[in-house]
Amino acid sequence: MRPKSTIRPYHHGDLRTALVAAAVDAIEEGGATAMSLRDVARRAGVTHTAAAYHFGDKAGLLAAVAIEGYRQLAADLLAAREQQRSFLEMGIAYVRFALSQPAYFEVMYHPGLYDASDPAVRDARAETAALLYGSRDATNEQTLFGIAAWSIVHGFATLWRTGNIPAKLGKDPEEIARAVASHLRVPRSRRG
Amino acid sequence: MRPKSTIRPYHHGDLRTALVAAAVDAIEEGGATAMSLRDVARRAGVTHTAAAYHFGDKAGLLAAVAIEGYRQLAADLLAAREQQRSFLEMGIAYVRFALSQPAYFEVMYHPGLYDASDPAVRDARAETAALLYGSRDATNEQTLFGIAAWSIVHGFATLWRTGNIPAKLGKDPEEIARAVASHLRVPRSRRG
DNA sequence: TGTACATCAGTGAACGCGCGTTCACTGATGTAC
DNA sequence: TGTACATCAGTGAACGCGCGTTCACTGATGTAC
Repeated sequence: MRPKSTIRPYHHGDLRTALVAAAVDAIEEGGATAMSLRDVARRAGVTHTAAAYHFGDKAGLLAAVAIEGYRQLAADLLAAREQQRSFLEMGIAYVRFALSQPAYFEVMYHPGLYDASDPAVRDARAETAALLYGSRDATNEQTLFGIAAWSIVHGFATLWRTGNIPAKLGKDPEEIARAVASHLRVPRSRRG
Repeated sequence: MRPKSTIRPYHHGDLRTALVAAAVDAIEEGGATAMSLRDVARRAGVTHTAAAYHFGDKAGLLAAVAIEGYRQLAADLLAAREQQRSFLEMGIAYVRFALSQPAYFEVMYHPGLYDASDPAVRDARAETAALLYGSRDATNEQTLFGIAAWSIVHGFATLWRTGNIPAKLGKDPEEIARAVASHLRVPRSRRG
């Protein structure tokens, strides 16, 4: 009946997933700084020791949040690439993710909140990186262009989030992001 | 003898400044998350109530850190512009600031740590913004290019800090930043 | 110049709070025979 | 198929800790006269 997976539902069903979701809610409300294991457990309706049981400690829970964030971002980028076949639209999908999933974004790019050298974290991050700047066998020039593209959309999303984009440019971040990204010199091979 | 200023040294001399410096040290060691008023006061050699007296609360101290960060960044950018007259070198100065002053950088771009609508914060931020994308009377196109440039160096600095730049590109972030920034299409009017 | 008073810049003790950690436990699920 | 046991997935109470806040205070500096 139940699909065999590494996460075996016992009492709760799938507490691990529920705790990550609760953590995302908590971070959206109060920031990753203010998140606590006790609060997250409360949101999921279990005792805080249950949360500690699954993740060890707060850093472990945040690592799980980061992993899930990288996975969702990779899925979004892949969908954008397959649907529109345009490199620009992958960048816009990146901005959309950053602004619609601020909790994931905050944790993913906040070094020090969790152990970034954790193999599972590295794997999830590498999956996203491969989509953004190509796999290991890409030339340095290809990689540099990918990083330039990643940098510009990442930077733009951050500046938007921190209120550094002047109001006179409008209210639609995606539209402004397109105008900003158009300043990037895209090689022929990457054009849509 | 003593210059008249809004910060009047009493017992300590200039405790306010000393507390901001101590906060920067604390943030470099443990992140803005872990910083506490008590720890900062301890570092400055005063009681924690003295810190509360000057800044009200933790958010007030972090706002002071952010303001000082924006001021120092603006000074660095201005110096780069005046010395080298090259727009690219302003971008490299930005990356250099981000990587050499991680505590300021972390606080400045971490919305939610402090009250970003505080007038003093807004002023300090506007000073930096004016250098990066021009004053209020710039055309939208000029502003958009400035934001593109700011985005790419900001994004690159963040990706470097979070370990997202592959090792095969080398060890010198400034050098890689130049290669990355070269993918930006710079208008004639902004060339060095 | 002296004096009295107001204000500023801190001290130090006390408090209640939420936190993460520990530990003995229980009840549900899985497994060997 | 049944039974005994091992393991997994939690509970609930207790703890010590650092935190921010409050409050009465003190000592240094500034100011009015």
